[in-house]
Order: sequence, then structure tokens, then C-alpha cells
Amino acid sequence: MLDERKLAVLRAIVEDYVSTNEPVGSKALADRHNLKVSPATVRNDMAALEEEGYITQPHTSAGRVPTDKGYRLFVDRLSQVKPLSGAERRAIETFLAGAVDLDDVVTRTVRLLAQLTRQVAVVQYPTLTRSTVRHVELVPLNDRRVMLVLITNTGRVEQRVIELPEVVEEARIAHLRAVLNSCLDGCGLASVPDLVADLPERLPAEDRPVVATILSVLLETLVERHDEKIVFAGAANLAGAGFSTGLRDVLEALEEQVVLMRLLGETTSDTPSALTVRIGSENPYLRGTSIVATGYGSGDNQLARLGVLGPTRMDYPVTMGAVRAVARYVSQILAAS
Amino acid sequence: MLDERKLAVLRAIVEDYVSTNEPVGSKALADRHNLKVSPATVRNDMAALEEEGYITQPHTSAGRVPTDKGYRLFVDRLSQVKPLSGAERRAIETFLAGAVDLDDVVTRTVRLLAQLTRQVAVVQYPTLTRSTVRHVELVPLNDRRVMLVLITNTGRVEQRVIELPEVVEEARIAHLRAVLNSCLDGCGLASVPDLVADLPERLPAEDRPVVATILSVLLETLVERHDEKIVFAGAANLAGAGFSTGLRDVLEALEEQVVLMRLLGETTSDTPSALTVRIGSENPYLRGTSIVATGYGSGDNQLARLGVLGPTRMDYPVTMGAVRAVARYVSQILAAS
DNA sequence: ACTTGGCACTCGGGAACACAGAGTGCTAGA
DNA sequence: TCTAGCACTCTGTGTTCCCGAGTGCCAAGT
Repeated sequence: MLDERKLAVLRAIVEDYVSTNEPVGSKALADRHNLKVSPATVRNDMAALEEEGYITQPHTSAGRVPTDKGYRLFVDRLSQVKPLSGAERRAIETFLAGAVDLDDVVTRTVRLLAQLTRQVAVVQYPTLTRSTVRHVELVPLNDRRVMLVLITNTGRVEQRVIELPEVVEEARIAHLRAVLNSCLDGCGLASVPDLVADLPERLPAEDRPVVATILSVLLETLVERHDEKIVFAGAANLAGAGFSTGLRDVLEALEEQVVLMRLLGETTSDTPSALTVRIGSENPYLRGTSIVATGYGSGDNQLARLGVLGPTRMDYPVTMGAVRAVARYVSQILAAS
Repeated sequence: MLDERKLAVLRAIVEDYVSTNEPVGSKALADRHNLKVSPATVRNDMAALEEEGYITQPHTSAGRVPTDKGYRLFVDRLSQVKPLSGAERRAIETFLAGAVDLDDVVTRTVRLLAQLTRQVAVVQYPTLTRSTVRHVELVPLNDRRVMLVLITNTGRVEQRVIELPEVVEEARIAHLRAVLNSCLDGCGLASVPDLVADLPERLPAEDRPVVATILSVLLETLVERHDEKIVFAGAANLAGAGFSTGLRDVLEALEEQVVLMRLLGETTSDTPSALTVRIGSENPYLRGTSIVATGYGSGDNQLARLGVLGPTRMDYPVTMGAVRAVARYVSQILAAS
């Protein structure tokens, strides 16, 4: 059914269409790529490919355009990820190495990826779930308020202002801080709720209301930030690349954390570090949009996901190469810090 | 020169054009607004207004469209800020009141403003310059690294990981923290460099390399974050509202902190809390774009600026009302916390 | 059994054209 | 100073026409 040559034709169609943005006809195909056959033969193959649903024609008597199914086959079997050039790799490395903190790493990563792929880049902040507590800090602001600062081993810092139910002098705060730290230091965030469950009971009765308040805020912080922030960059690239219709939808999705999360997420969870490519209608919510994403994080400790979003008609090999490379470098940077 | 009625005509032109997005002709004008004169008279006035450069016609024999100068006159003399409805005010209040920390306040503010105005909202993070140090924290991560956390009275938290030049045990860190705090607590950020200038000399010689490292990072943090982060929301609104050309430029500007800063900033510094309206070509970098901005912050302690960006053809009274209202509420929230 | 050349057919898109309608400027009269 | 009327000038739209790219199919060739 799917001849070797038919596959070659499909590949050629995808490549040509991606680079020219115009439906590609049999003649141009036979010319440009040196398939050593005549246009008529190509036409026959195209008819077969269309029959199978891999390509389609916008209107009778125009060239062919790949369908989502066609792109899928192309990505799965007809292309291979294109590695970056040495210069690009060095540029990535030095650019990411300059980051001063986690925020900076994420910001630089997303911009880098946007620039590299000339598409919209999306990066999810490292999730807290697998992090561990490195330090808990209680900073007295005045006698009724303290600031809770939670520092994790991934360099993430969460802070919250807490209104206390009663006046508490600094010494008690300091004591509570020591208790909390001895209790939580080095523990996984997931285990925090269990660890602090019986804490009030182990303290003098007069401390309990204060501790309860603090703990409730602490737990709240953990849950609320559970599904993490996502940032994007390169929205300007949407304007250029053939997105005229539906641009509004895409922009809306980008600003809607929840939607973005679903687009990026839903990994085939067995191999989170593999490249995920979601093409056109395979995506929830957004049509005409493809997403190339992957997990990042050190080794088997996957922290979060990053990727790019662009028109279905994108250069998959290059995009996949860029996403994979950036994910590797940022994983490396994070592992080192 | 500028008759009372001519001004009324200009006002009517602006209002009609804003609401219909079509060049407005003499007949429609005389009909819709009850200027009690004939179209012919209106035409004469229009000719005069065009002569003065307040309006222009896209091509011969089309209606008139306000020029930047026309909008300027409209904003300065012909319109008054339209206050929000009670329902809107209540919605703002409850929405902003739900914020849990500074980040959250800023995020909510920018979204709120975008939704309210149906344009792109831009909010600058409260600047550090006028803040004071509330607390400095040094958290040992391991024996060669500490995390520096700087907490300001505006609720902002800055953190940095510091690589120490030598192994330092926790007690020394704790001591340094105490020294730093006694030195800086409550001081304005601007005065920090002076205050710590002679600190190394006042400490035992063996501490000096470590202190120097920490201080250099501290100072670096202050300068680097000096001109602050800016966030935006509502980019999707650009797609809808007549921005077809130049959309790419606008999106690029939005992602370029520096440009955005210049667009938002450059206050007539004597009255930072006043509404600033920058129309079309009055803006640097961006044509066809207007910006309505204002400072926010409690009382005379202006913290930063916020505003919206939209097509020159925008509903200035409503937009100005929304910006002013949001600035007031967010100032209030920040003052309370 | 494929491949190839030839041929008739189909459409989309651009050029040419006419036309209605909205809007203007101008002039003469109230 | 305002108003009414009139001739003029555009743009935008609808129509028609035609070119050309591209197709599908058929018959001949290998």
C-alpha cells in the first residue's frame, strides 16, 4: 500500500510545503527533488496518498497539502531530528550559563527557545512535587505578622505574609522556626502534610493557634503552587507565520495557564523525557497548531515540561532538534545548581 | 478660530469614529448627534478642522478621521474621564482583595485591567528604589553556599544563591546575618551601598573575603533589579481591534522590557499620580498606538506605573477611568499590606 | 504491471470595467 | 453666517473574462 516511493513523495511534499507555504504540484515536485520519475507517476502516487488521507487539495486543481495524518507519518517515520550547529550549541550554553537564579533560568530558556525556533516557546516552572525542603524561614514583620519563606532544593522560593491571630514576640517566632526546620529540613514536599500533622500537639497549648495558622498557610502554599506557573515568549512570531485566522484564539490560550498546561502536559508518562509532538487536531482546544514538547530536569528526576507551539506547517526536524537541545542544556544547568 | 461648535463637531467625530471604526461624514454626523445645524454647515466646520490639522480624510471623498492632534485636543479639553459603574468597582475590589502576595497582586491587576479595558494591560512591578529593607536573611545551603534573601517593606522578595570563597560554618553565617540586619534593617534601599561600604573593615580580617562576596551579590541584586520587571496581559485583544498592520511590532515591544519601560515611563515627574496619555506619534517606537498610564502606590510614595496600550482609536474616557480606578485600588491594597 | 506522454477539464485569482453611493467643495440665496 | 443645491470625485463592489497551474484519465510504451 505504502510504497517506498510514495513515502518519498510524501516527504517531499511536506518539505516543499513547509518551505514555500504553497500547495505543491506534481511537476514542481518531480523537478526539485530528484525522484527519477515523471510528473504523471507522481500524480498517481499523490492520488494514492490522498486516498489514504495523508494529503489533500485545498480546491480542485490546486497542488496538494499535507493533512495532520500526513505530518504525523512524516514526523514518525520520514524525518529525523536535526541537531543544532556547533555555533548554536555554544550560544545556548553561554546564554544559559549566565543565569543568576531560577527565575532567570526560566526566563532565559523561554526566550532562547523562541528565538531559536522563531515560534512561540513555552516553559513550565519546575514543579514543587519532587523537590525537597531546604529551609523554612519565618521573618517577623511586626508583632502580628510574619513572612513565611520556603526554599526548596531546586532553588525555588515561595513567600507568604501571614496574619497571626495574636501578638507573638520574636523569640517565639524564632523557636517555631527552629522546630519547623528540624521537622522538615530535607524532606520531600509531598511528605510535608504528614510531617506537620501532629505538630500542634507536640507543642505547648498556648502556641497552638499560632502554629495552626502558620501551618495552614504553609500547606496552602504547597497545594496552590502545585500545578505550576507557565511562561511564554515569542508571541511576535505568531504574527509573521501564516496564522492570520485563529490568532486571537492562540493568544488567548497562551494567557490561560490552565489551557497551556493541558497543551504542554499529558505526557505519555512512561517516558517523560521523550519528545512529544502533537499535531493539529491532535491538540485539545487549538486547531491548526502543533506542539513540540519534552520534559526537562536532571536524569530521571523530571521537573517540568517545555516546548514550542507553532502552526501545523512547521519545520519539525529543526524544531524538535532545538527543543531537545534546550531541554538538555537547561536540565544540565539545573542539575549543577 | 476654534468655535464652540467646531469643538462639538470634533468631539462628535472622535466619538463616532471610535465606536464605528469608519470615517465619519457630514450627514451621519448631523443626524446622529443633535447639532442643530445642517450637514453643509458641518462640512464647513470640518474643512476648518482639517485646515488646522485636527482631522484628515483617508482619501478624497471619504469621511473624516481624527488625527493624533485631534485626539489630543479631545483628551485634553473635550472629554472627561468616565467613572466605572458600581458593579465594576465592586468586582475590582473583591478580585484584588483575594491576592495572597505581591506577585499575585501584580498578576491580578494586569489581568483585571486587560479585561476591563479590552486592551493590553501593562503593569510595572513596584520599584525597589523607594522601598526599605525589612529583613535580610542568609540561609546556609551547604558549607560553600548560602542563599541571600532580601525582603522589602513592599513585600518584595529577592533571592540569590552565593558561592562562598571558602568553607564557612553556620554559626559565622548566623553572625553575619545579625550584623547585616542590625546595619540595614529599615533603611532605604538607595542607602544600602553607603551603609555597607565600610562593613568589611569593621569585621575581623578572616571574615572579610566572605563578607565581600556576599555584599557584592547584595549590591548586584539591588542594581540589577533597579529598573523593574514589567508584565502584560490581554495580548489577545490586539487581534480583535483593528491592529492588523504592525501587530508584530506591538507584540515585539511587549516582550521587550526596555521598550515597554520607556513607553510606560517618562512621566512628567512632577505629578506621577496623574494620568498620562500618549497618543500615536507621541510615542517612541510605536506608531498607531496610544498609551494611557499612571503611577500607583500609596500616597506620595509612588511605587511604579501601570497602564494600557491600545490602538490610537480607543475609547479614551472609559480607558482612562479604568486605569485610574485600578491604580487607586491597587495602591490601596498595597498600602494595607 | 508500472510508467509515461498526451489531452481535456476545472478552478482560483487577477485584470478590466461599470456602477452605485457616500461624501465633498463650491456657489448662490436666505 | 447658515443653508440648500449641484456637480464632481472617489472607493468599494459586483461582473465578466481569461490565463495558467494542476489534475484525472486514457492509451501507448517498456
